[in-house]
Amino acid sequence: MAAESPTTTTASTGRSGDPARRQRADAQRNVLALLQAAKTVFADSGVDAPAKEITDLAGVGVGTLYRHFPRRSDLIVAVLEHDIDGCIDAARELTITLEPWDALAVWSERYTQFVGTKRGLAAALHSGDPAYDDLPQHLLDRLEPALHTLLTRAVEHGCARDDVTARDVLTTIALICRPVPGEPPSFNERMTRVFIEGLRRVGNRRG
Amino acid sequence: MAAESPTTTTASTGRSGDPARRQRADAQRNVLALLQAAKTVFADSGVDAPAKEITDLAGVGVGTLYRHFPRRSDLIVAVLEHDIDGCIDAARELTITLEPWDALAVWSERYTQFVGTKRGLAAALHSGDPAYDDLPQHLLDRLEPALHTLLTRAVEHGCARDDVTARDVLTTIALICRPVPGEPPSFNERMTRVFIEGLRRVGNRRG
DNA sequence: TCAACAAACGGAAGGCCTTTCCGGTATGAT
DNA sequence: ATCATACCGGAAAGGCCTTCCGTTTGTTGA
Repeated sequence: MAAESPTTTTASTGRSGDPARRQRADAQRNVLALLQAAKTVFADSGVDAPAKEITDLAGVGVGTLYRHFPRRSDLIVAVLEHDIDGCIDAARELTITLEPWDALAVWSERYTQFVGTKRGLAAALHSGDPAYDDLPQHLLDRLEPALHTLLTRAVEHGCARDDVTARDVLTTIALICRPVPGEPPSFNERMTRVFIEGLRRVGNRRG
Repeated sequence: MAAESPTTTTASTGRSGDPARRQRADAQRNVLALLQAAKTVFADSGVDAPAKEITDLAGVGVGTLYRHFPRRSDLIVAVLEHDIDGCIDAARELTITLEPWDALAVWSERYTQFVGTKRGLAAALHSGDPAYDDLPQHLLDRLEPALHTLLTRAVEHGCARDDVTARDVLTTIALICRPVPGEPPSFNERMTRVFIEGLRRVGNRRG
């Protein structure tokens, strides 16, 4: 949301072909360097790594980082954009290739991997730190429609309970995917699977 | 004097196990004041409230806080001790008053309330901040036996899956119970219920 | 080509918080 | 009453985030 201020200097659209106002060449270079550096640092130290670590790697000053990405969440969103698209595409594909329940389960697994793989992302999603405020909203906005399709289909086929929304599921998986000290990532994946299992509406009408 | 039983809830300097030396009166007073203040502040601003907020309310200096409770987790543990005991007692009671599955479900609900009610506790449990490192371990150590009893019984009666441990459940509920901006606490409770439902071995398929 | 104007740079400064340290003080034993 | 010391309290140090502004650099039009 905050990343969508086209007229101002905020946001970091690396997209070419914005005729109205062109970004200066050095600015473009720096934004790119920052994104690259952030990607590396995020993978290495988590999304809550000190800002200086990123700017040092990118070879720019902190001021430059803050001008292009006023909030930490802007930077994270920009770095993750590609992966988010991947998740959305996967949902579209699974909808047409798998049975309703399986599609739902498999996509959940994929989303779990996405959240779990990005070190510290799950933590940031619910940190309460204002710097990350926009993050959950953005992810939810983009991914909710994708899951909604899968979930609705499963509900209509009677294989998933109908009192849980796509938003509920996305949020909860993000919660479960927080890394736990002393537990491997597989722990989070296992527990997510248990949660998804809890969504299932089995054949038994009784009870 | 000699009758003064182990009121050594001090948990602070008492670690060394030096019972010969008694704590000075002013120290006892301060520890008490700090606990009281912490309880208030935790409820008000969460367990990650600035230290100064607590010391101001207690009317002591920061140094005093850090001497008695070197880590934030020491303070939290001391404040929560009573509630933890309550959870343990509840498990013992439910074991003998309810059916296996119901006991498990009801206790989970209780634990959910415990974690969810303490503002910021769930967050602290998996924050990664070294200040809270001991917290999960301590809670797990104390609560795991309680849940283990309930869970084992449910598994033996064939109404819960056997590939999830008590530790798994405690950890995951703590994860799910993190407050989500924009969602009421009931959200976390609902999602925990879904998760617990995922533990169920449906159909009572024996064997 | 060159000047002039912004856009963009970079890091120093200020703010908030945690944690340590130590001179001074209150306490309790003798 | 005196003394040794456990304890107090806040100043100081260190880390990180964020803002601010003098300076540099790219771009544009003549």
